[in-house]
This record gives sequence, C-alpha cells and structure tokens, in this order.
Amino acid sequence: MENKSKDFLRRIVEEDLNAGKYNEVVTRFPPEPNGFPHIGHAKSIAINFGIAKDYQGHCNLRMDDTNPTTEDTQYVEALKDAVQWLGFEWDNNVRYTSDYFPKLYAYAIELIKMGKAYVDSTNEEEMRELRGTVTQAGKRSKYAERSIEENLELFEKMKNGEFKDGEHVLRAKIDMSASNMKMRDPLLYRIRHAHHFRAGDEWAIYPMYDFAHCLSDYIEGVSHSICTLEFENNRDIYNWVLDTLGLKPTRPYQHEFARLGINYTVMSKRKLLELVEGGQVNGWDDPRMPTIAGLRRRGYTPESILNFCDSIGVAKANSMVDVAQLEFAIRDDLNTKVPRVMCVMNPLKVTITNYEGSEEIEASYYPHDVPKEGTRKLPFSKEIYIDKSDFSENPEKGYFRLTPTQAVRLKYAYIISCKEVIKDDNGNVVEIKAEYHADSKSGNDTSGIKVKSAIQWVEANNAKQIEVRLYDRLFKTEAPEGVEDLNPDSLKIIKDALIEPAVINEKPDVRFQFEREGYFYADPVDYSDEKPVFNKIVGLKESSSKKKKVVKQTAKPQPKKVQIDGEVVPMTTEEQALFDNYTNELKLNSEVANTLARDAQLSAFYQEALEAVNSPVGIANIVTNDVARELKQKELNELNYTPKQIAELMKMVDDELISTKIAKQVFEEMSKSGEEPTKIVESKGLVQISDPAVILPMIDEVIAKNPENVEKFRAGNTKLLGFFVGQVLKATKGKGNPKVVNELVARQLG
RNA sequence: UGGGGUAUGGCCAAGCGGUAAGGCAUCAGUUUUUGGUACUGACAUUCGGGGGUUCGAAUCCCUCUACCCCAUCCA
Repeated sequence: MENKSKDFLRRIVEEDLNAGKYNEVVTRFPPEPNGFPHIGHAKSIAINFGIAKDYQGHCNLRMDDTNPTTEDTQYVEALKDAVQWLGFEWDNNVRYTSDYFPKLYAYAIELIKMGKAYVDSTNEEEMRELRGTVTQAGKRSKYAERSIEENLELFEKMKNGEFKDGEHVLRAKIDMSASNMKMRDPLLYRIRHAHHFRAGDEWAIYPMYDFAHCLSDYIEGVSHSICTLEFENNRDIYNWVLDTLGLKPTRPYQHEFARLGINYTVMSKRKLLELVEGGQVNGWDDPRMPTIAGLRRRGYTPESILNFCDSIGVAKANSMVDVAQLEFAIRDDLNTKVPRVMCVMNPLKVTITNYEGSEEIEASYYPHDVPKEGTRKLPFSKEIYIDKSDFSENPEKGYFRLTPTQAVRLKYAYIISCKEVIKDDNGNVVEIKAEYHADSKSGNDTSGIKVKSAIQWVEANNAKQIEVRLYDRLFKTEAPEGVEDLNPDSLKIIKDALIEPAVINEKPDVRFQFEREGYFYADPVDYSDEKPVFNKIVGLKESSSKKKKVVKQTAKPQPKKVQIDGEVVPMTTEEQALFDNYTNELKLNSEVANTLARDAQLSAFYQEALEAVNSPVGIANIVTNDVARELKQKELNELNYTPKQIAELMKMVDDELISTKIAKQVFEEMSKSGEEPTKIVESKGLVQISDPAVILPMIDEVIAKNPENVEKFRAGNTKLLGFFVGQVLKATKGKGNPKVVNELVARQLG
C-alpha cells in the first residue's frame, strides 16, 4: 500500500485523518434491498469495506429500506450473503434505516419548528409544474405559508394515517429558484399506506432518500459517505439537512465515485430483472448473470472479484471496463490453485491396435510450475477417447495435433500415430485406428519421436459421463440495450462429455482446470454423483495461432477527428474598448487582453496594480493566470494580497531579483499568509542564483549521478534536458536562474 | 437550454510545473508433455481541440468541443 498511488477517496480520507477531522474512519455500504447485488455492488463493497480496513476503522452494512413497496427480505439475505462471501465483516448488527424512523420523525418535527419544512398539499402534476424547468425558476406552493402549528398538526395526522396516499407531503423549504433542481424544496416525507417488510404497518409515512440517508449516516457516526456519481446533485441537500439541523460535529461528508460498467453485459437492476422475469436466464443466480450470486455459481472466487475491483481503480470518469479484465482476474487466481484433469468434450474413439491389456499411469494434478502436491491414477487401455477437434484429416498449416501423417502425444502416456480413419455413411469421422509407440511412455521416452502437442484423453471403460455447461457472454454487443442484443449462444450444454474417473471418485476439489479447455466448477445446485454437472468458468487464454478462425479485428485507424470550434460570445462595447486599449497601448497579446477585458474583476485588479508599478505585460500575465485561478474559488475581497503587492512581486521579476518560478512560489506564500512579497523573498532567502561558478559544480554533480540519462541524451533524447534542468534546480532549492541553468546544462551535456 | 461532473494508447488508470507509472488487451521471442503458465521485448514524440503564460505545461490561465447526471411522492 505504501508505494502504490492511492485513489482519490483514500487521499481524502488520509487528509481528513491528518487534519484531525475524525478520530476514526467509519464507512457504510447502504444498498436498498430491492434486488440482487451485482458486481457493481462488489466494487462499492470493496471500496467501503476496503477503506475501513485500510485505516483501521469500520464499515456498517445498512439496508436503506425507506420504500416499502419495492423492498423485501429475500434481498436483504442476498445482500448479507454477498458481503460475507466477499470476505468482509460489518460492524455490529446489520443496520436498517427503518430502525431510525422514530429519530427521523423527530428531526422532521425539528425542521418544521424551525420553519424549514412545511406540509404541501398540491397534487403531483401541479407540483411538477411549479418546480419549473432547468432553465426556468420554480414557484413555491401556496401551502408553504402554513403556520408552524398547522404544519405540526398536519404532519402528525399524516403519521397517524389520517390521510390517503398522495394527499400531503412534507417538504423542505429551501429555494424554488435554485439552479440545482434537487434543491427546489425537496420532498422529505410521503404518505404510503403499505406494509413494510420490517416496520410492518406502524408507519403511514416514509422518509425520502434525501432526508433519510444523510441523517442515517449521521446517526451511525459515519465519517465518509461514499456513493456513486449520480448523487452529486444530492450532495447539496445532504449538507443542507445536516447543517440546518445544526447537528453537533463531527458529521459525515459525501464523496462520489464512478459506478462500474462492464461491456457485453447489463448492470441496471431494471434490465437484470427483465432477464429474470422474461426467462432469458434461469434466475438471479444464472451463471451468465453479472450478479454476485451468478458469478458465484459460475465458479468465480471471492479473491478474483476483489482482485478485479482492485485492478480497475476508483475514479470519477464514467467508464466501461473490458470483460477481459474480469476474465483475467479469475484465470490468474485459479491458475495457481486448482488441479488439472482431463476431460473430453466431444469424444472421438481411438483404438490402439497394437496395445494389449491395461495399466495405470500416475499423473500429477498440478503442472511443473504450480508448487502444489497431489497425483491420481489414470487407467489406460487400447480403447480411449480424444476430442474431435484434436484430429484433422486435412489440417490447415500450423495444426499441431493428430493427423494421418502427424503423431501426437497422449498427455502423461504414449505417442500415437494414426493408421486408419473410419467414417460413417455421411463421411463423418467416427473412429481412428492408431498405433502407439511402446518406447515413448511419458517420463522415459526413448523413442526420439518429436511431437508438436500433447492432448487430453480418457480411457473408454473407466471414463465417467458428465454434463458440461458452456457459458459465453450473455450479450453479443458491447453496450447492450435489451433482449434484442442477447447472444443466442450464451449457453451450450454438452450432455455426454467424458471425464477421467478420479474427478468423480476422489473429488480432489470443486474447481478444476480441464486441460486445454478451461476452468470448470462443479455446479453447487445441480451436481450429484449420479449426474455430475460442471460449469465452465472461463476458457484458457488462446494464443492467436490457435484461434485462426477469428477474423482479426485489427485497429480501425480512425482519422483524428476534426473538431469544429463553437462560436465565441462577442464582447460588449466596453469590453471591446478595454481590449483595444490593452492591445494597442499596453501591447498585451490578444489572448491575455481578451481574458482581462472580459472579466471586470480582473481588469480592475490589473489596473490598480499597474498604477503601482508600470510593468503592463508582466502584471497582466500574473493576473490572468494566478490571480484568475484564485478568483475561481474566492471572492475579490477574500484575497490575501493587494494589487499593489502583486505589482511589487512583478517588479522583483523585472529586476531579475527572482525568477518567474520563484515568483510563483512567493505568490503561493502571499496568498496563504498575506505577507509582503519583498519580506517573503528576504526571509526565505529566495534571491535567485545566476552565478555560473555556483551552478556549474551542481550541474557536474547531477551529470555524474545520472550516467545513463547522459548517454540517452547524447544519443538524441533531447527531452531529457528538462530532466537535468529539473535536477539542478532541485539542487539549488529552486533558486537557480532557470535561463542560466538551461544554458549551462545544455553546454555541459553537449 | 440552467446547474453539477468527466475527458491521458483498443479498455481501465497513475500523474498535482521538470524523463508519459502500472494492469488488461494486442504483437513478437524464450521456456514448456496444456497452442496454458512463467519470463523477455514491442506497443502515447504526446494527454479531447485551439490559443496563452513559462527556460520548461498532461499539470496554471482563456476558449471551444464531446460525453454523463439532475425537472420520480425511486434510491
């Protein structure tokens, strides 16, 4: 964890911890129990529980059960299950927002008493109209003028179930013209005469997400409330509720990250539900589903999913992760864990005409590069099965396996050569007559025959028949919309695959690698000794030479897209006059003049500074860059420095007392402490060093320390000049005159 | 359209004014009784476009563009 760069959430947590904002990190995973958790939830679980673990805090599991009509206890179980299966422990008992209903109700009454909430009795349509649009302000309902007493009385009656659904709601009194739509007097409570799976029929009113969530976080002592991007607009209400209620610190703050998207699948509850209800899949735990239950039944390990979540990172950019990344995670995990066994999917009989009797061959469960122990016995006789795809009568170039003229090794056993191909009436190959090479037995092969491949096989009389379910991606398109994009071949069932007996008799594991096929998992539901069933978790990686059939979808060299510049808002006449003055009289370049002229605050600041020191270009630059940056965050009167001080700073640059690099540093300091620039330069000894006699030895030292980079530079990697300049500047603690250093470095290296 | 976000290779993603990390994918090669694994190497003269500031910009400023979220009595 030390060297790895941290994601932005962890960085926030660390900053807060360092600032002493919280004593302990408390996070929470707060799903609504209205559906089965999917791999997107796994990401959220990994983040919330992972952060708590990393910083010795704790994480709560909370069911956000504020909507009685959609939620159910079966989902609660699925959620608990998912968290546990992924290996996390929640702090204490599972929490439920419904447990906080009384407290929430009390907070609502407080808001009413403060005049910050009111009972609104407008109907739904009218309310929508009054809310306005994104460009038009809304209008407040006439009911907002009700007295506190009336509100209190009405709200209590709402709670007591004296009104019908939809007759009244409780709203926060915020701002009907807020540019953030969510802040236009958001609903706090609605009436719902419905049975709640936990609270029963006790409540006739239920809190809305925006009211319940922040307060639940607060009640639980959550420090970092982490959610997905679509709640960014809700953050304002989150803060409003907690601030307005004047809750004593420390209170939680909300932070948002991008939800997980994976190609060739869907992730929304709605679409997942459609698949289940439409019968396109066999339930929530269908192995093709991206649900935790589905992944689990498919055979994914918790470790692989956690590794996957770790590998994709946490950021704020909406993204679509390639399934290949998920597939890598499970292959990578299983590779070092599971036994290898032989299974023939599409059996082709091979009779070894020159072999008599039978034997047992000892074979390791693990390849040479997996440091695990374990062997089993493989029966062998003259009748075996190999996979149909491992024989080709008319092989393409580059085919490594058995052909009429190419011998192949039966893995762990002998090399065989094809002698005769037997076909049925339709010309299909139904059997191979082959001969084995007695001196080619695995381990003491003295035959000298070179083969290109070793293939899997099973002995005919001892092999067990199994059912194999071959899963492929559920959708055929990268960003599927609905059922029309379903992959018709997402499930193929092979009823009569043949597997070596040890798998069934010894049961060395539940997950296997079927050699040269992929990773498989004994289906936890349908498997029985009489009828073994295996799910394909994922195939082995195939190098391009084997999957020659696949048309190479090589880079479509898209032309660099031409961007059309939009129209720029024209300047007002005053701005235009200012612009002309700046460019003509003060000789500012048009870009700088443009920035200045269009911003009244900036131009005022600039002109005031100009009165103190007559350095039009220099001051313009620092004002349009550094001052402008500050002004994005702060108001003019919040600035810690005056225009005059900026002018003085510029004067030092003009006088070559300090470099522009140091000027930036001094600027930072001014903006922090408000100190005079000259004082800062003086007290910190920031006067720049231009004396080659001082700089040269430093350059020599840097050059001596970086022989490889010197070589690279001399070989033509000229961008390394910046590296050397940087190093030397660092040695001078930033005080070196960059122009001088640049020249000297170039000379010394050249 | 007002507001809030986001843009770094095919896909994720570090980077916070001084040599464009890393993973997946892809392509070569070596090892291999899995066309697997492991190992080695290749893969962004450039960070959405255009300007500006700077000795030096993915990073600071201006501007344009594209995409996502918000007008549920869902969460």
